[in-house]
Amino acid sequence: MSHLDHPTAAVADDSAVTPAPLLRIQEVAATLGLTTRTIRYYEELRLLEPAGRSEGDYRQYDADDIERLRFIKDLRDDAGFSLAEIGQLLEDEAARRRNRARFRTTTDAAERRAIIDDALGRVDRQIASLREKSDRLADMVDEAEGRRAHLLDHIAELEAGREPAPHDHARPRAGRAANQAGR
Amino acid sequence: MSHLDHPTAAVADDSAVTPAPLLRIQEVAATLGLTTRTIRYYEELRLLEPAGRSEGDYRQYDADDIERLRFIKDLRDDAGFSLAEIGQLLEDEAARRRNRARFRTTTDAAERRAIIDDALGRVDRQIASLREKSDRLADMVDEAEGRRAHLLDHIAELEAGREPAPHDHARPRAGRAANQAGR
DNA sequence: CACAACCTTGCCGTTGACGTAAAGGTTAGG
DNA sequence: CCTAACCTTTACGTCAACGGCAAGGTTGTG
Repeated sequence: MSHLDHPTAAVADDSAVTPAPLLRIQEVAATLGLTTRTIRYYEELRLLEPAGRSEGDYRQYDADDIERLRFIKDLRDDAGFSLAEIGQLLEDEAARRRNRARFRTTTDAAERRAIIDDALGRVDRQIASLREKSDRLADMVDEAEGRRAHLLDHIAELEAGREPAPHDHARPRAGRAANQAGR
Repeated sequence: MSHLDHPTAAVADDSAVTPAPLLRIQEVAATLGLTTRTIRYYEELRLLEPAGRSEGDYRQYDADDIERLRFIKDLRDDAGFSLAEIGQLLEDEAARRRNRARFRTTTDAAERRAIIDDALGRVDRQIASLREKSDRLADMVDEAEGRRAHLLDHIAELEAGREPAPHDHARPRAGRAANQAGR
C-alpha cells in the first residue's frame, strides 16, 4: 500500500517481470460496482490517488488502489460511515504507518515510547467507535433471531396439527432492559 | 395508543393509574438529543406519529413514541441506515404485528401457515441485512484490537529496556478468512 | 490517418437529511 | 387578562454525495 509516493515513472524495461496491469477508471469502476464519477469524487476528497497517470493524463490504477477503493466502499455500504469518517480512518492508518517508519529509525527509548503511546491512543479511539456500532448491530441481530425462533415454534405447532399452545407474547416492543452480554 | 383523559383534566384522585406524562416536542427532543425539526421531519416521512394532539394542535408524545424515536436514532447513528431503510424496517415490524392479529382470528391451518411463512421470509431478510453489517464491523474491531495488542507488546519491550525482538510485522491488512462465528 | 471509444476538467443539478427564519396560534404563570 | 415561552405550518437554505452534461484531448484499431 505505498501509493502515497509520487508517480515515479517506474518504467522497468519490458523484461518478463509481472505485467502489473494498470487499469483505467472505467475498468476499475466496473470491477467494483462504482461509477467513474464516484471514484473521481473520492480522489477529490483525498481518499485516494491513482498509482499513476498515462502520457495523456489518464488515471491508472493498480491492485493496491483497487483494494483501497474496495475498503472505502465496504466502510460506506456496510458500516454506514460518512466519507469524512472514512478519511479519518485512512488517515489514522497512514499515520500508523509513518510512525512505524519513524520508530525504526530512532533508538531513543523516550521517543519510542511517545510514538507508541500516540498510536495506542489512536487505536483505542478507533476501537471504541467501531465497537459501539458493532455491539448495537449485534443486539439487533439477536432480537431478530429471537423472533425467528418464535416463528419456527409456531410452525412446529402447526405441523403437529395442534391448537396454539397458550404461550405469552408479552413483547410490546421496546424491551430495553438487560440483554447485553459482554463481548 | 389508548389514553382517554385529556391533559388539563388533572384528576388528582388516589387512583394508582400511571399519569402517562405526555411530552411536548421540545422535551422529547432534549431527552433524545435530537432537534424538533428532526422529529417533525421523521413524522413527515411517516416514520412515526405522535400519540395525540392537544386542543390547540400541539404534538403530544408518549413513552412508546420516545422508544420508537430512540430506535430510529440508534439505527441512523450506529448502523448508518438511511431513513428510507429505517422506514422499511419499521414497516416490516408493523406488518408483523398485523399478521399476528390476523393469525389469531383464523383457524385455517393453511392460512396460518402462509402467514408464518411470510413473516419468516421477512425476518430472514432482516437478519441477513443486519448480520452482514454486524460481521463486517466485528472484523474491523478484531483487526484494531490486534494492532492494539501489538502496541502493548512494544511497550512491554521498552519497559524491559530491551532491543526490539526480531518479530514479523507480516500482513496487516486484508485478512479475509473466517474469523467471527455466530453469536 | 481516421475515428470510435475512451478519457480529462469544469460546472451545474439532484436527493437526502436536515437548519433556519417568518408569520402566526397556544399555554401556563403572575 | 397579559405576556413570555412554547408551539404550528410554510418555505427557502445548506451540506454531503454524487449524477450528468459540455467542450475538448487521448488511445488503439482498421
